[in-house]
Amino acid sequence: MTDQLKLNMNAYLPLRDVVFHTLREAILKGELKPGERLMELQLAAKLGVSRTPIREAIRMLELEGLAVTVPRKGAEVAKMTEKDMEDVLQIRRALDELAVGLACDNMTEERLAELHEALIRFEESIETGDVKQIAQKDIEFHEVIYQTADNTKLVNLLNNLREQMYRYRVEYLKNDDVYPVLIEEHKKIYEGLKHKDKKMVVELVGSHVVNQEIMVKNIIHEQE
Amino acid sequence: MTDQLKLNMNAYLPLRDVVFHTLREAILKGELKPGERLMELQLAAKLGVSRTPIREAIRMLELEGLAVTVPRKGAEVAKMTEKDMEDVLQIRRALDELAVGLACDNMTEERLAELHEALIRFEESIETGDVKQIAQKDIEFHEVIYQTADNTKLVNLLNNLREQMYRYRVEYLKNDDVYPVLIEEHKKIYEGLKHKDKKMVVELVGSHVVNQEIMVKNIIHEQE
DNA sequence: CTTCTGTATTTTGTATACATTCTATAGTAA
DNA sequence: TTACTATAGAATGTATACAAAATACAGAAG
Repeated sequence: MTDQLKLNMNAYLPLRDVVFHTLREAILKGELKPGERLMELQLAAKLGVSRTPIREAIRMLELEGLAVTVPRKGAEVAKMTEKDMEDVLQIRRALDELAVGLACDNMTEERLAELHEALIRFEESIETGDVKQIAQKDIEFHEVIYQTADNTKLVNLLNNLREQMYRYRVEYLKNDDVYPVLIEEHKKIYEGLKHKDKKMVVELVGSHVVNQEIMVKNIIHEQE
Repeated sequence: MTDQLKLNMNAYLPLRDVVFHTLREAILKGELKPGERLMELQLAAKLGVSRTPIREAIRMLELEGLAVTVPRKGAEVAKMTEKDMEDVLQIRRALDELAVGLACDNMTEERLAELHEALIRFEESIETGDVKQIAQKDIEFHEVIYQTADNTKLVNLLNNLREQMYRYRVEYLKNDDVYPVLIEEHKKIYEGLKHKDKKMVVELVGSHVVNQEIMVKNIIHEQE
């Protein structure tokens, strides 16, 4: 474990939530590595809180799929095999297609403008070369689509699925060959939504996810 | 709150898990009603444990979508509006279609035999008239399909989604008009999988879920 | 009668103590 | 050497104590 863990104190949020967010970020950033044990006393000492909020935060991580616990043995950061990744991406594809289809049905002028904004900001972020920002702007583009789909549970699910592969995603955005492809895909999706061409946007999003799948698999292979 | 809550003690499982399962069942059965507060002390007294396992169980219920908590106010059983139900069923449709499509790809002779067994047992259960058993056998039929899809995360998700509408589902199975329809649909799905007709099974499952949606909506309207 | 305010009570939040289980290791016997 | 056992240490499981916040309610002021 790194010793970089630090609580982003917020007077009002219960400690369990603060701890939860802290650990979650640490896992997503890779500071806590897959398979690494999450020991309550150790974490409690490191974060300067008691075991109680740590335990509750672990319960929460568990159901997010970011931690796995064995009764009376303890918790560890969830590992993700290639098969797991495939499974997640299969689901993501189905749900992303659903989301963009719904978004297509519900699209308004305002939303479309918002989407265009997000598109521009994504392109701009690429010029900065800051991978984290690029990832963020990419997320925001898709977020607009998700919001337009008007299905809260779907949005939550998709955010959770995205989270589960964040580590690999950032890795794959470090390869700047993909930027033109991504921009092109985003543009096409935007155009498709503009013309309410449902069939087209569903296909586009499908291949968008498939592309990601290929990239992420390459990265996993490289890491081995 | 009813006073029927009782722990199904199991020497080995941590109390948090026992409490979690107990509360979950109570919610699904309707013993704990939507909007009802989940007060730690009260539950702890009723179940004869301390607040600690209760709190952890609530954290778990929360991320299953069965409870909602407001910091420093406490938790309550999640309410489900008609919109929520629509949202869930939209997702279920997409994922059920995905699952049956995958199952179609992966179908083997053994699995097919298993599915046939499940089909028969479902038909038999209908003759008993025991709604809970019918619901169970129906679940088991779909479970075979899910297993064949060979995507653990997908199975978990679908189980969770099913759980969220269990209450309404049992209600709608009390209407025995639906039995012939269900049997017919199951048979067709079985036949489709037998002949590896992917397009057909996906359509069938789609309309299967849509039928459920219509039924469940009727029930919600009746209850109001 | 309504609204505000202070207080008592209830409830959640957090820390800590104790119990139980697991794990690693050293030592013994085959 | 290998396998088994005993034991110490460490980790999790559970209960409880205390702190802080929210709530309910009574009484006062308008």
